[in-house]
Amino acid sequence: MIDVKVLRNDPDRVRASQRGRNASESLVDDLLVADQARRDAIARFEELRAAQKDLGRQVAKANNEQRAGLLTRTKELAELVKKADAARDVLDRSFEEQLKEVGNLLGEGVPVGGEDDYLVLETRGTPRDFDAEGFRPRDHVELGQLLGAIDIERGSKVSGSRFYYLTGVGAQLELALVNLAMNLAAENGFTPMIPPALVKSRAMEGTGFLGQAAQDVYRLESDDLYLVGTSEVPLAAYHSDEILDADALPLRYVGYSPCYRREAGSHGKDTRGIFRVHWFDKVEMFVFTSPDEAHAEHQRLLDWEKQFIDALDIPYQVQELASADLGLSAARKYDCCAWVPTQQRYREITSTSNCTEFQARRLNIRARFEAGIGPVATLNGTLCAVTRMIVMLLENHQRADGSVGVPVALQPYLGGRTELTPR
RNA sequence: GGAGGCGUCGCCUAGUCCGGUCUAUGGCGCCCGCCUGCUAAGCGGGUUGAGGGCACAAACCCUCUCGCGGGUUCAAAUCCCGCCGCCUCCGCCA
Repeated sequence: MIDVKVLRNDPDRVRASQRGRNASESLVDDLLVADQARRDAIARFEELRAAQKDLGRQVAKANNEQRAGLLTRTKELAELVKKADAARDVLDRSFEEQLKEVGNLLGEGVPVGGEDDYLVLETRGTPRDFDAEGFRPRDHVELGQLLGAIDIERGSKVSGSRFYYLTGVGAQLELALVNLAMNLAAENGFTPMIPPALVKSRAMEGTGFLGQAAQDVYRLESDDLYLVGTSEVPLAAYHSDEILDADALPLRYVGYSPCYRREAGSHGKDTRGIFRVHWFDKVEMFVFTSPDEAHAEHQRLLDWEKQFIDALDIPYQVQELASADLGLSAARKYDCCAWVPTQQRYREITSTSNCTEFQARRLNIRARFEAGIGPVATLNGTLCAVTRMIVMLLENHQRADGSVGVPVALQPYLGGRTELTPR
C-alpha cells in the first residue's frame, strides 16, 4: 500500500498516479475523509481508555468500602470504551480496505496510458530473414511435434486446454534452461530458492494479486490456499513481519517454481501452442533493498535479464510499460519482448517491476536504517519463463529441415548437444 | 487423522494454578557513561515493537502489543472458546 503521509500531504500526486489504472480519482477524496474520521475515532477511544485505566488503578488500591463507589463509575466508563472501540474498529477497517485499492505511486517519467503506450528503450539482435534463407518458418507447435518435445494434444486430453506435456528433449530443455538461469543468478550473488507454490491469502494479498488480478488466480476452496502465479509471491512473503538488518541489504533470491494462471481475461488469445498456458515453470529473481537503492537495483535486474536472453541469442526489444500495464504494485516496469518469427512481432518474455515500498508495507517487511525503522523496497524480475523461452528458442533457431540449433551457452546443459533434430 | 506438551520485550527466563501498583522479573547480549597504560573485569544508566499527540529533531505524554482472534469482567499475560505455529508419541503415506 502507499504511504499514508503521502496521501495526506500530497493527494494530487496520488491522484496522478492512479491515471490509467482502474481506480477513480474520487477514491482519493473518499480516502482523505475516511482517514480523518478514523483518526478522530482513535483519539476518542484513547482518551476514554486512559481514563478507564486510571480508574482501574484506583480500584486496585481501594479498600472494600471505597471500591463499591468506584465500581459504578468505572462500569459506565467501560460501556463508553466498548462503543468507542467498536466505532474505531469499523472506521479503521474501512479505511484500510480503501487504501489497499490504491495502486502504487508511479515512478518518475513513467508514461501515462494504456498497453500500447509503452516506450521502446532498446532493440537488440536482428530478427532473421527467412525469405532470404529460402524457407517458411514453422511455429513452435510444429517444431515441438517434429522434435518430440511438446505434446499438446495429450496435455489437453489429460488436463484441458492450455495444458501440455514437455516430452523427451523438451523436458531436458526445461532442465537445461532452469539450470543455466539458476547458475547465472547464483554467480551474481542470488540465493537459490525453491519456494512453496501454495500460499495463504496473506501472501497473495500482500503482493497485490488479490485486487484487480484476483480473477486470474486459482484458489483451493477447501483449504483456503492459493496457487501462486509466480514465485514472486512466496519470495516476497518470505520475510513478512520481519525487521531486516540494513547492512545485509540487498537480499537477492532466485526462485524456481511452477506458476498457475487462470487466464480468465484472455479467452481466445494465444490459444495455439504453449505461449499462454495455465501452468508453466519459471525462474524468478526477487530483491529486498533500501528504497534509495531500488531504482539502481531495478536497472541491474533488467541487465541480468538481458544477459540471459543475449546468451540464448534471441532478438528482442526492451520496453518501458505505461501506467495501465503496471498492475497494483509496480511503480515502474520493464518488459523484454522477444521476436516471434511466425507472429512477426515482439512478445513478452521477461518482466521486471520496481514495487518500491508498496509490497513491503502490506507484508510488514522493514529494516533498521540510519534514519529509523521503515519499509524496504521490493523488486522482481523474470529470468526464465520456461514455456515462452522454449517457444523463442525453437522458432528463432530453427532450420529448414526442422532441426533447431542450440545456443552455445546452453550446450553444456544439454550434454554438449549442438542441435536438436527431428525424430 | 489421534494423544500430550509448549508459545512472555534480540536470546534465555520469572509470573499463569488463586485476575488488580504486571506500568512484565532476572540473566545474557547490545548501546552510552565512569574507572582504566591497552584489553578484560568492575561500577552506573539504557535497551520490545507499532501508531498517535506533532510540521522537523529531542524530550515528554497517550493508546496498542505477553503466538493470533473472540468472549467473560469495572479490570485479563493470568479465566473461557476458536485458530495458528513448534515439539514428542501413535496412525497413515512418497
